[in-house]
Amino acid sequence: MPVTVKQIAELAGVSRGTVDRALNGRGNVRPEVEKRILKIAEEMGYTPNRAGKALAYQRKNLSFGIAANIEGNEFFADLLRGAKVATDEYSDFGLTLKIAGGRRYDAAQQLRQLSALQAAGVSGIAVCPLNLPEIEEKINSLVAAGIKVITVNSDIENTGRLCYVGCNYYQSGVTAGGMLRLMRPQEVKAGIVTGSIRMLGHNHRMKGFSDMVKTLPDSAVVDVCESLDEQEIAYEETLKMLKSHPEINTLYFAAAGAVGGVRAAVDLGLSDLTVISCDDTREIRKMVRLGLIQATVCQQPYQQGYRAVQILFDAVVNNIPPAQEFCYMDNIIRIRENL
Amino acid sequence: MPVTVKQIAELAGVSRGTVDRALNGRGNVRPEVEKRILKIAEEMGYTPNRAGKALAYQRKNLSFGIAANIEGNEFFADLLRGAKVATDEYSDFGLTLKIAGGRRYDAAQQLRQLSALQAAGVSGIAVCPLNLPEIEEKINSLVAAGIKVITVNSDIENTGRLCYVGCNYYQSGVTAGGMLRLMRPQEVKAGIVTGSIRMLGHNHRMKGFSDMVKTLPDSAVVDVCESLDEQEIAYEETLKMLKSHPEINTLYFAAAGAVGGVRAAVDLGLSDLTVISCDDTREIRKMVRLGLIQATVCQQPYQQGYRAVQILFDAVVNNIPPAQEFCYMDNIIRIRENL
DNA sequence: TTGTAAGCGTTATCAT
DNA sequence: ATGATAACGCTTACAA
Repeated sequence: MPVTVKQIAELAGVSRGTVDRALNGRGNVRPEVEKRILKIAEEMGYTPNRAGKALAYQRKNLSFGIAANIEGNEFFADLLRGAKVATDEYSDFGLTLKIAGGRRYDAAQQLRQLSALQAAGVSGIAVCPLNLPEIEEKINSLVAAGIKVITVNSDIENTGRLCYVGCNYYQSGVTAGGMLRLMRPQEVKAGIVTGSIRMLGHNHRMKGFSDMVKTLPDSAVVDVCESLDEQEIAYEETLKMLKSHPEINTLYFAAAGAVGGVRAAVDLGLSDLTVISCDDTREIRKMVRLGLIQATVCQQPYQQGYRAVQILFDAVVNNIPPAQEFCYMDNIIRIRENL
Repeated sequence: MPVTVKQIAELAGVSRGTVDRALNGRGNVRPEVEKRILKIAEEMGYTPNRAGKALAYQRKNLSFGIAANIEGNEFFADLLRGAKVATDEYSDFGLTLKIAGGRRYDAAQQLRQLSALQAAGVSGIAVCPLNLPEIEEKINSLVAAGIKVITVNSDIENTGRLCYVGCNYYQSGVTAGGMLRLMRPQEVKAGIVTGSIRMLGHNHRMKGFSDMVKTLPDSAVVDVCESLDEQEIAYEETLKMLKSHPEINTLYFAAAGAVGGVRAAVDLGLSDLTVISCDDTREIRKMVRLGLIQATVCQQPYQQGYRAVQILFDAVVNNIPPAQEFCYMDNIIRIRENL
């Protein structure tokens, strides 16, 4: 029952080729003819048939790229799984995924990754960008070259990236604070262990958490320290913080570092401590089961990868831009019972 | 790069038609030829191309049916939305969805719905079954007629249904109990408002919740009452329960009824009451925002509908049975901050 | 500028 | 039992 190019061609009294050119703005169509075709398509509610498109796409070499520091990172492994599943769902278009992943945060490396993807001829890129001017510039040059770019998990401003897919960091922090409201409704003295104060997302989480703590009676965030996403540093810094603030009764981990940080609390023999963390890596799940962490707020990495590929596909193949500029994941609360 | 029927045909020295017959067990192929073809397909890792299949399927009249008491039910409206979105994603196969929905729980009506779907020629049905022998029998007759059937949101035993898609009720109850563990770690005196003690799912939720409460010191479930999913009845029954058990400090709603039940608590002027409910209808969300409900455990109705159609599609079109017999949704905890 | 025809992979029909 | 062929909807190289 749906309308086809063939039907439009008959109604417009032209060939299928002309209709295709008109509908896809490929040029070489007399303006008045084009107008007529577009009008008919509009009126009849034409939408291209996915299968026909897929079959025709097989002769192209459609591929997307993903650039992130994947190696040895449980979070990105999940994100990648999601991206791969979505890619498989488009395998009838011949879509493939090229992965450019390193280990460290390193601007030069990320620039190389992006260049490599471009050289490989990808039509879309999902990147977890470092927030630096040279990356900004690079992304803009990719966009100028006709590549659709989206950011995942971390965003960067002033670029032509189509949208951001990832955590709503502020709400993540507010949600952690909300659990605190229910578990310890007053006299919260919180210590925060963040990843790096140079990471925007971590800061937004802290802001959300602090804003929430401020609403509780007799409560305050008493100190903040950085783990730099290293468990050993987290251990040392948390130990220092807990020692100098014996009034702390709550720990919030706004990034990686809970493994080391909780060990510090255990070594100090602190028992009446409320601990809230982010994400659900294997180590975190283990500590939730042990009761060392009461709740963890998760950002659905699998879904992030999955949605990223879906959005790129719609943009590249169907020419449909993302519905919103910020595609936020649900912040999922996990406790021992629904881990 | 993927293998096609054409390639297999060439390698086997037969025509594409023969390969198709062999691969799909349509008969009329010499056994030795069939064996050879299957072996080649196996070795080369043949998987049918989705787009080709879709195009060919357009000439059939593929449709699925959904039978549930949808009218005026917010939960099923969400489920239906998910089912429709999934159906749209298969629109290139010409897939359509036929909805058979009534308003009341009524065996005769459900039997009529199922017969109507069968008469309409659907190849798959997702049903939210009443747990009755006549429904059991009807489902088995549908399965015998070659229709793939799955249950959603509620299950029924001793049938040829492919799988169940829906809430893990026991874990839902345990999760509600888990929130309680964090919010009120001891001296819990809980009253439960269930829907109907004849509903299996509600009972499993109660069991999960009770099992959890039993692990808390000095705690117990002191009473249970039924709302029959009617807010007015919920109000009356909850009022009665709270009056006769002034020690109750916790309410758990294992089904619909929170709107009426919470009103009863408010009318009695009870303030130090911990309230946990299920699902997130508009009314529930409102009460969570007002602080009248501390947490609600949700079963993702949209996802249930979406997955149901996906599973039916895989079974009917790709002949791939569901991965597990029980496709459980994640039990999502929602509090004011992540609603 | 426009039309024609082939091709993508699978399935169904009709010959043989 | 098997093969040939057309059909599904879209894209594109090439011819007009």
